[in-house]
Amino acid sequence: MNRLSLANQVCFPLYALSRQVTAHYRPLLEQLDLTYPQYLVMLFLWETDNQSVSAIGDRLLLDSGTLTPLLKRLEQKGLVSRTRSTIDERQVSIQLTDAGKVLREQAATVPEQLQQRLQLTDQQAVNLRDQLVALLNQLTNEE
Amino acid sequence: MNRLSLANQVCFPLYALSRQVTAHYRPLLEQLDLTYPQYLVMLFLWETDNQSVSAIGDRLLLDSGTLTPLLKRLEQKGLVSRTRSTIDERQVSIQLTDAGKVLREQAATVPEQLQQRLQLTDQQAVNLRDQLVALLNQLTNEE
DNA sequence: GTTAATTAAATCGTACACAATATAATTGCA
DNA sequence: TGCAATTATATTGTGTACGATTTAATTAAC
Repeated sequence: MNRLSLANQVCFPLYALSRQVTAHYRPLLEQLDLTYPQYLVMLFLWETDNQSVSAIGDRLLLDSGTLTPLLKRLEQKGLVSRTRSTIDERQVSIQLTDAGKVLREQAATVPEQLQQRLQLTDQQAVNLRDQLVALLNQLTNEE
Repeated sequence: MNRLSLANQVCFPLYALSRQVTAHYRPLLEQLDLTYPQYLVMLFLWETDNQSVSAIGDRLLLDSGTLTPLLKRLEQKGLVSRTRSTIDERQVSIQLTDAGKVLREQAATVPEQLQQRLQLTDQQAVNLRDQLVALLNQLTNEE
């Protein structure tokens, strides 16, 4: 077996599938005026509002170089506010605005719309997710 | 179950894992002076040299907006040459240079080094790959 | 055989990613 | 207390991604 063959890589289908899934989100998220990474930040904030930039980064595995400009764009859209924490002025606290909270309702149907587009059964989706999460945990917890 | 919860998404672990795997490639590819997408293009060319930009794009699911600048960087590194096809002057033919062919030998150990870093058995790697490929085919062949 | 439609790359603009560095605030310790 | 190390975010530079448009070449229809 040729290990350098594109067909024999794990990395390539992972990379390509990730982009294809993002592409399937695009038309759905366009209606919310969100990009896919912005949507992930909103998902996190809808769960746990009032987080620091680094707390968001820890969860999404993104650094300030990515998040700072992204959060500024969400701020410009009026979905979040960014305020320096008074307890620790190094931290910037990200909070949902009313508009940001309202958007959650518009986003409520996105997951099932996507699952339909991907043609996955609940069981398939859960299986794949668990496998990916396990591998992800393995990679991020090892050091 | 809350379908908008980050933990219940398939998309997020897919996106995060893809970036984490790329991060694990980075130190290995640094020694070849390649980025991860550049490495994928080289993998394709090592298999089938002398391809048009769109043929590369069809395989990697990337468009000319991504590939044109990437290929120009590979050209600057002396790994490929870009020449207008004489048969059809709309096409640009990408060919490995001698240096590009030689690089293949240096890259030969990358796949197993990566598999070690990911701590995957052969069986796990093959299983995951097949699952991802199946889903990828489903998404790209449906239209 | 000319023109309209199509195709292949390139270009432009916006938005990530991420390494490296800078800046400012906080903590820890001698 | 005073200052060195650490921490949190911001900034800069490079390299993807990708939609939209442009340009040039080819094909198709008449």
